[in-house]
Amino acid sequence: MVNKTKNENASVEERILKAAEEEFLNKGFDGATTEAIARNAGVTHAMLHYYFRTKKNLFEKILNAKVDMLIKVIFGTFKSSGLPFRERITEAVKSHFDFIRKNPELPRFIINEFNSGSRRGILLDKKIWEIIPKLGEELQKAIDEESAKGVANRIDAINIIMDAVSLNIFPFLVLPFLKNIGAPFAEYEKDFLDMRREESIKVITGRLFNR
Amino acid sequence: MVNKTKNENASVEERILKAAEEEFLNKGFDGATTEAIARNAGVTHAMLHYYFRTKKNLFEKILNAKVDMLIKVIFGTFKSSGLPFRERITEAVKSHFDFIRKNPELPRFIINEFNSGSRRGILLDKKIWEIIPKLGEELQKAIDEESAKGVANRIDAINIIMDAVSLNIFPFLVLPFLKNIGAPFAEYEKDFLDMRREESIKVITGRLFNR
DNA sequence: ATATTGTTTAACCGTATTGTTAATACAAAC
DNA sequence: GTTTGTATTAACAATACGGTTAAACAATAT
Repeated sequence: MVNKTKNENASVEERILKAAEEEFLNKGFDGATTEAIARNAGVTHAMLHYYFRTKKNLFEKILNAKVDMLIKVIFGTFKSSGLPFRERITEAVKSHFDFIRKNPELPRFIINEFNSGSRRGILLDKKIWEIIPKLGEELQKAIDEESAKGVANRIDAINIIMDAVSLNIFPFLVLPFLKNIGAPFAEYEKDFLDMRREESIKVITGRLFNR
Repeated sequence: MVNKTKNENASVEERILKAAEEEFLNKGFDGATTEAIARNAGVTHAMLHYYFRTKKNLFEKILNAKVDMLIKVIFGTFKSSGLPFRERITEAVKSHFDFIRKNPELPRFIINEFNSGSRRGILLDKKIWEIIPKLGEELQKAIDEESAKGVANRIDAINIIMDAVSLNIFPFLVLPFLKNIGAPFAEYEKDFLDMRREESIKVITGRLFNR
């Protein structure tokens, strides 16, 4: 029987993790403080250390979770089942965009914590580089088939993937900047993002099929 | 006559600024320490405060300089003189990419320091939002002319600009990540970047002219 | 020469922040 | 009910960091 104490522990742990996630994603490792995390979790900051020992430890838990999300979404991206190629592409771009929309701080977080200056965030290397080539190969095969039929252009899959990711994450990277400089369309965030999602799709399909 | 003291001052100032630039660009405001900056500049950290009073002050000097660079490059981007439209676009994308290549940490720096959490980096707002619409209008006019002639597609200039910026900054954002996960082509950095530059051009021209 | 002004150093201060520890509460196990 | 292991608290320790100060030092002006 899972006893009450265990449950309460789990709940405290979760509250800390939740608070840590928000703090780290918004402020990065350096900007975050364990005190603020503890405060937002509603516990003393000694508790945080009791459960996670060090700030770095806690951070790595969050980072790992986020990288796992990333891996999952990469996996999920391209297996929209029996649709024709063009629709599969469209759906993949769309769902990738929507995923980021639900996790708008994720791109900045990942980009930041893997930058050369920080010596954190190592150790999950392998996992992710097993999967990207898999996606690449699958897409490449599809492209080759379609281009043999004269439907699609002959393009390196890796370029298509990078094009799509570039276009899809960019709006979320610049949004704070646009808001800061008072760009007009930044106020209509939803419209702006919808517009950019459409544009992503148009660019990718245009690149593959010349419209 | 500019005296020796003055020169030495300027030189110390410059050394601090140089060191600060590197530190801030690599580690961001929170990750940077005035002590490390001073050390890398070869001065005591009291000197840093003597010349720049506060960390924030010094940071804003760097940020301002970088935003000025940004403004300059935006201005310079689209006035490639008497070339035909398609070549002007190609040149603009190319030179934008090359600029970032010379300042590979710039995109991350700008994106980061304008994110919601920090209340730094205000004050240069106006400057920059005077110029982007100017570029937008100029490009829009050109697009409209060409599309009237049936040469180019009818597209919102803002989307073209964002497409280009997305595609051009992305390689520099992911490069550290790719290196970290041991992606094969990250080793051949030059080839990778050349490839992505070509792809940017192809995507943009493809979008505007259907190849 | 001396006063003046600006530069540099070394030592120090205050505070924020990470991390520890010792004591206590508390639930379950025997 | 005593023991045992875990959860929680409050107080404290250690350090890193931004910033200050006072005094030494150098350059220039008068």
